[in-house]
Amino acid sequence: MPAVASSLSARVRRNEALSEIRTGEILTAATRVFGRKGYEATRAEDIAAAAGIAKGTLYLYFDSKEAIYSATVSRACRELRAELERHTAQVTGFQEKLRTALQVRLEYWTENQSIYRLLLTVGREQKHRRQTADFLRAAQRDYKTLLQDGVDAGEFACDDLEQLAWATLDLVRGASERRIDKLGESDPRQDALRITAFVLAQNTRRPSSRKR
Amino acid sequence: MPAVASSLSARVRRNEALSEIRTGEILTAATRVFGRKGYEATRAEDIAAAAGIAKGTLYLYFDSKEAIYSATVSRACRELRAELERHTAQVTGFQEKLRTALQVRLEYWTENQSIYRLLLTVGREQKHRRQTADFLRAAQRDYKTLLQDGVDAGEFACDDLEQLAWATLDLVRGASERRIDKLGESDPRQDALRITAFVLAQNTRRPSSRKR
Amino acid sequence: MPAVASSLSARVRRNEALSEIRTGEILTAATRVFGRKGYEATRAEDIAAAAGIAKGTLYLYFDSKEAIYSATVSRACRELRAELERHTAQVTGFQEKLRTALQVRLEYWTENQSIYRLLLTVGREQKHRRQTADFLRAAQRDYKTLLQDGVDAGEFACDDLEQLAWATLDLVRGASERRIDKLGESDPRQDALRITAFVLAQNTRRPSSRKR
Amino acid sequence: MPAVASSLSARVRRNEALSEIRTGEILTAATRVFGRKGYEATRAEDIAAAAGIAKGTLYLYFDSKEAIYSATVSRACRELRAELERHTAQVTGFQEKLRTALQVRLEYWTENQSIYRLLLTVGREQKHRRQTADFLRAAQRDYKTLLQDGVDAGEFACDDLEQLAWATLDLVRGASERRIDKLGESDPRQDALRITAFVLAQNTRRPSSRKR
DNA sequence: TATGAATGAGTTTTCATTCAT
DNA sequence: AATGAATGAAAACTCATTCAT
Repeated sequence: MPAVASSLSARVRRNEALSEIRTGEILTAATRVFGRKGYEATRAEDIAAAAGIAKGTLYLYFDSKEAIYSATVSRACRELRAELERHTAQVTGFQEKLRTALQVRLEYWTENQSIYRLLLTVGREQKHRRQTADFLRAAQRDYKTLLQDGVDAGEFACDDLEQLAWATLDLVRGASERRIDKLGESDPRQDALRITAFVLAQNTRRPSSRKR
Repeated sequence: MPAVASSLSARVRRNEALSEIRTGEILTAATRVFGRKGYEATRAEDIAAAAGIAKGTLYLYFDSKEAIYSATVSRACRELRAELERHTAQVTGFQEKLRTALQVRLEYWTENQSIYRLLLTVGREQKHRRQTADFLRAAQRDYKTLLQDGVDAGEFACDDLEQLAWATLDLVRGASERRIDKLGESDPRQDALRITAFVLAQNTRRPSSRKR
Repeated sequence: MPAVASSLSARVRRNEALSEIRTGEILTAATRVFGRKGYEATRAEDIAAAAGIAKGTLYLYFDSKEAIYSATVSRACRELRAELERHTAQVTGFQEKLRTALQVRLEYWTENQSIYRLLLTVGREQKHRRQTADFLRAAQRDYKTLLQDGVDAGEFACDDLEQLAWATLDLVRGASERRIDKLGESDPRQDALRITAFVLAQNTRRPSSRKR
Repeated sequence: MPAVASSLSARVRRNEALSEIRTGEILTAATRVFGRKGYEATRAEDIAAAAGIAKGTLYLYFDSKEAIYSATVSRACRELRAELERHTAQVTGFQEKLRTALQVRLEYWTENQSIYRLLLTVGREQKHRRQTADFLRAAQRDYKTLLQDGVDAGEFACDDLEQLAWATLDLVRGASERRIDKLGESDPRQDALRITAFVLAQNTRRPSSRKR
């Protein structure tokens, strides 16, 4: 009976879709709560409440609080990456590309402070450290690639791109944290300009070459 | 009977000294454990075990786990400050002063990774955030003062010392964390030189002025 | 879909009823255990065990051991009051009313020795003293009202009803305690008669007035 | 060497005397503290502090907190008994003897509220109950003996001295507690008169006999 | 599938008792 | 004998996880 089989599989597909939606809702709630309270101080029930479901339901979608945390971090990383790619795709020119990459990340953190905290503050406890380290390394690699493109295009020179990429990341983190902790009053755009200037100041390429 | 009185007060003094030593031992143990596991994940008993005493003994010296944490942070701050003052006192010259300040801090963190974690990673959980923010602001102020001295001495110029001081702190934090997380292989000395170069590259004072 | 709505509210109602039952079971268990061991010597787990539930379950229904104690006392007071009202409603005549009030209370304590201990023995510890004092004052007021009714009806006279009411309460307490402590062998009925006689012996109204 | 032996035994005797004094100081302190806070809420250290000695010293004189409590109660009983005998010895006449006995006890409780609480409030927890019961029975026996003396002297009659003695005790307890709990404002003397009147009102001996 | 009541292991803290000085 | 620092068993309370409905 193909009809039945097909109807079954349709139902299965539909259920899978629903399940994915529910999973997403839980992760969104978890991001908010973990970001606000930290991993240990967050109770499973807090996440459930924030997601508008019952405590027990969490365990239909995840094995443990730990698993929810892991999935939350993974999704946040994927999301940020997508956001970055979406915005930097159409931009051209080294300097502009750099500024845009910085600004997008700074804006992303400004709008998603929970995710920032989740990745870079909460996640610093012993058992989540590797996940965070991986995330940082990926960000640094991005900046390094960007700088390398500048070098390849003859618009930039620096004898230690590796370190400059890390430094760039450090400045982004610092600016983001100060905004979150309300320790300054600049906006993401200003910060991006400042950090761009800072990076460009490390250019060892003789400016004279620009003359004709 | 002065002999008795003096012997009594001698005993009292000795006990007070022992008590201070014990307090210090607990704080040292607490720094290690909090630094490794974070505040929430650290059990009072872990600290006791690390200090080689029984659980109950902790409470002879501190009122609560929270109080132990607070005291641990305070002591770490005092210690770092003393270290900084001890090393920078004899150095002269803006550039050399900057490099020394950076190197001392980088070395201190390298040798006291637990304290770094305690102050800048662990302490970022909700209820300890203010303590950490205060600590960061103090560090930034130090760098700003140092830069201002350079400006006053006519050796440096920059239109936003505030932001440059923050940036310097960001770079120190980044370098320290990477060493702790084993994400690079530079040593504190190299890092200090690199960060000094970064900062000096922001100098807007015309080098030509030095001629003549 | 009214069916669903009604079924939902039915479930809610059912759960609330179950919750009330559970609360009652805990209070019953608590009365027994507090009465036997006293407040301090009773561990939360004892109450849970007596109620046939787990330690943690207590805290789904009450905020603290202290709260359980308070609720236990309140319920006991309400219960005794209801019992008294139920039995004395239909009785008429001063002497008969007095005897009935005494007997009901004596029987209640005989059948609810835990509650007696809870209210009048356990509750005498420092921090629960006020609750007990209030309870005693209420009982004394009841007896005073009863005696005043006798005076108003011209069947009794006494120049200090206040003190006589307290004395009546003292005798009831004494008789109850001796029964609980097995220090005598009278039954509540005999005790009630005896105390009634005792009180009536304080009558200062000339019996001669009854003549004619 | 008898001299040595005698000097040794003298020292032993002296030490025993000192030890007894110290024991007494501890019991005095313990009475105060137990009476104020109850058995469970009293910490060994509270007693030591009240006695002006160190915590550990308690255990040179007593085996446990429990033992201190027991000894405290025993001593209080002995003390009260001595007080009663001292005051009632010289009084003659049934009515006067009764009044004196009551007044002495009421005054004793007024001046020694801690001991009252210790014996009749604190001591009502499970494990101390027998001690309290014994104490109450002894008091009742005293009153019964006193009343029997009145009967033997032809000054009083009552068909149930046993119960009347208990009732007397109940009234004394009630009056004492109200004074301690500040629930009334009579003084011991008034209370003694009132209770005496109460008791005498139970006299079944024909008053006509008093006529000549 | 969803629920939320129930569980009990695990956490902080207290305090009677011990014991080295 | 006296001390008081140290101990660790025990208590109140929390919360991740399970499971009957």
